[in-house]
Amino acid sequence: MLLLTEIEKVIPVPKEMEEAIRKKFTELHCLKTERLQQAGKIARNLFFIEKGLARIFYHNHTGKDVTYGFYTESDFVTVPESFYTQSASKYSMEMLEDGLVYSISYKDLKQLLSNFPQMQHLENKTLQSFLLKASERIVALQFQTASQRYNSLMKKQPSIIMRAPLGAIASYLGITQETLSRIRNRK
Amino acid sequence: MLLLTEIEKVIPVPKEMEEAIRKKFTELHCLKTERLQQAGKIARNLFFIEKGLARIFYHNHTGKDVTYGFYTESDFVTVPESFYTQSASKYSMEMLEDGLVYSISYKDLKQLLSNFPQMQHLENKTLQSFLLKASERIVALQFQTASQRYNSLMKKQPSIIMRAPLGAIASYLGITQETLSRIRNRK
DNA sequence: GTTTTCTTTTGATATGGATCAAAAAGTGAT
DNA sequence: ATCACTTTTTGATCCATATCAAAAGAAAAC
Repeated sequence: MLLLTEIEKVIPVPKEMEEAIRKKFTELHCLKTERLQQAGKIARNLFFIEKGLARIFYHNHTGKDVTYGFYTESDFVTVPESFYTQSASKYSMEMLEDGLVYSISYKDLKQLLSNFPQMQHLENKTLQSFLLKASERIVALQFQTASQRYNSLMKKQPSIIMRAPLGAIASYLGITQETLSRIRNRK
Repeated sequence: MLLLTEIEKVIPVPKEMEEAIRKKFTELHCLKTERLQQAGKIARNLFFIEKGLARIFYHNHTGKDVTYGFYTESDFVTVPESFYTQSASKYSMEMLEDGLVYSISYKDLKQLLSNFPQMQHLENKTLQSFLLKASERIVALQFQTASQRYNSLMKKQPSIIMRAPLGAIASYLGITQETLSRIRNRK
């Protein structure tokens, strides 16, 4: 179980904690295109991807669908600003492949955290890694060209490029499908 | 003291905690252009801006100076990925005005957090607000035009526009000085 | 006040990427 | 296989923004 392995990387997991985790996280078999989060609704759950690929996206002012991020094996995912404040999300989340994810509700997570305070450390780490990724994106979007960003993505998450549809990747990079297609087919 | 007021917004601050906070946070009178953080060094301190304006910036591959973010009254600031992992920072931080900031070292913060575990909540909240801001930046950089981004900044942090030099604002928005100057002087 | 230095503005030109349109390739259902 | 639908590629044109260069304005130093 990847989930436990990942947690153990951050904090020691005694037997009782392991059991509590197994109890609170629900196994979810998901199909491609399945929505794990709807824009306008509160993000009630934190997910962990055991297998598969998901993306968070939103519709911008012109109605175009823009990918905020991709998430895959070993990633925790949620819409943080919705989940942590339990307020409506501006983003949706969908599976891009069939997969297996573990899900825990906000309430259950809070309970787990109060029963096992060491787990706060995990929450912190997760937030930190969200933030780190976000910072990198900002830096990339600020002053790199489209193809530099494409190349970085290819280095950092090559599987995304193989697995996600071109349109979703393009909007993630801040460019149109057409431009991405052209970038691919030269050099 | 703004620092305490801000903390009280998130958690109750009993007398002993207040005293501990006053003891651990050092008052720092800063001059314009002063560096509170150097790229290449570990971010040893978390700062709270009581008065003044600061920015975090980095030098990109072409050697150009790019503003990552602006921070002003009531803001906590540090280079999170350096501070939380105590590893070398890619970013520098400088004051853009004379000001007053409170500073706490990583070690002292950890100690404060273990003496007053409720403060973990504060750390979490701070991380969340860093993340929220970062998400908004990404969305803006992904698919808004330069002048849309300028207008949003004007709405959200009008004081930045009055107080920061144009070059620093331009790179923050992901555009050149010249373009920003032109955006300003039309419409 | 004059000189030096830094910051902002203005101008001319070049270019990366958007947009619109349509063809080609791929995927799925019947 | 065939038809309908989705995704990707290719082409032509246009525009926002970069780049390079230099003038104008403001702030700091003498």
